[in-house]
Amino acid sequence: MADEQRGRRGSYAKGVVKREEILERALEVIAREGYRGASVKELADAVGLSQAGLLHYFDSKEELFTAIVRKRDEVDLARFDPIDLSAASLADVREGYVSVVRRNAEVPGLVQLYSQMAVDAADVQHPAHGFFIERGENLRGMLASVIAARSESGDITDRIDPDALARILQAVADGLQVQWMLEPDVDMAGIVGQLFDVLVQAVPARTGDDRTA
Amino acid sequence: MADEQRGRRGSYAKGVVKREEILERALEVIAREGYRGASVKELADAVGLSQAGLLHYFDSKEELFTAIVRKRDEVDLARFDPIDLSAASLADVREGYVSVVRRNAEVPGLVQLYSQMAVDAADVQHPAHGFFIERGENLRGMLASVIAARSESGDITDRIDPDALARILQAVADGLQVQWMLEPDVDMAGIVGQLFDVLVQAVPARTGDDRTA
DNA sequence: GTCTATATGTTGATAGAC
DNA sequence: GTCTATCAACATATAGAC
Repeated sequence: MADEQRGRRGSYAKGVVKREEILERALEVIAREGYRGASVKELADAVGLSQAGLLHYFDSKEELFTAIVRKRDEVDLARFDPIDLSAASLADVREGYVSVVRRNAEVPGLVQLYSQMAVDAADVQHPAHGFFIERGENLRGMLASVIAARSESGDITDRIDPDALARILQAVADGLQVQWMLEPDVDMAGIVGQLFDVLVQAVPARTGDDRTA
Repeated sequence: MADEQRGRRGSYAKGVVKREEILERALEVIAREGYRGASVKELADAVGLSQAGLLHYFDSKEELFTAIVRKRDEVDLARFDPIDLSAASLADVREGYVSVVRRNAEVPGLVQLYSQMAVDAADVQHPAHGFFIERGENLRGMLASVIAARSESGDITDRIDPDALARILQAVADGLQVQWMLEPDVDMAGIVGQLFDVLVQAVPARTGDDRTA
């Protein structure tokens, strides 16, 4: 795990620290100013380095952006770290799912970066290929484990197997992002909330309004 | 409508015909050999023209690829032309939806092209921006109109409004494509079929096996 | 209408000074 | 570790011959 996060060079001490700083800064900038297939130079300017200076820490442009996406996930996951999945209620899962989507609507640039990278990473040669596969597996694994447990107790529809259900929840979130990039008025969180309530037969009391605005 | 399909130059007679020929040929090649952000030259070679010769028919690379995506839709829609939407049963809609997804699994290159373009077209400046907005509206309009009619008669869940439901069906299809590009084993048609059956409360007799393989 | 040739621009990557 | 300078490798778009 740690190995994958190191570049060829910045493997020790200060190098690693600086690297992380760069990635954090890059995420801020992209979140704020958007990402449209930015060049290394553009990003370098944004984080306060020359193009060569930035590439000192990464082997290539693709590796650089792969590291950024990785870092994004790392940051996002840290927010959910405290949650114990095995003890999570369905309402917890619902709230987690919806809140992630809601939060995405606040960082257009990151949504754009993610969508772009996800498509590019379809190429087996792309450095982020393996990452996106693993990421999907982890994401769906979290969903499916909770779903499967509740499914046995009859809380959840048994007309879709947990794996397919997890794929659907992932797909809806991803697909709505594309619709939302095209039309920012789309209420992603509200829609995924509705879907969750229908797929999960037992309707829990709504904890609040899902909508962003 | 016709205007949008004409380039600056090839506006008349033979030019238009040749243009359409180019687009059809491009679709074949992309469907067969894939698309990875291909350059104009690559496509030109594939369709048997020089780069300049190809750009003779289109104002720019972006316009060219926008025309290709447009053409793809045109071809696809023609296959469903005979269907009268106002008379369509729920089973018809289900079958149409599932079969489109099933067919996509046979043309990886086109899926890749579509996904890539959809992300790029998020940019308001992109020539395909308006096209993708319209396309989404049309697609969801078809779904929503049938759904709304059935919803009143109680065939469909009323816990999701027709618009949201249509967005969900669109999003799942798009999102699954990304998963499928990453992992070609994903059974897109099977999954969307299951989803449809759950969202539409009255389970129609399955007309057959949705799976591709 | 199609080609060859080329203008013009950008990119990612590297070499080498400091 | 970071910069400046430079490179080769494309890309798209256009000019002009045929």
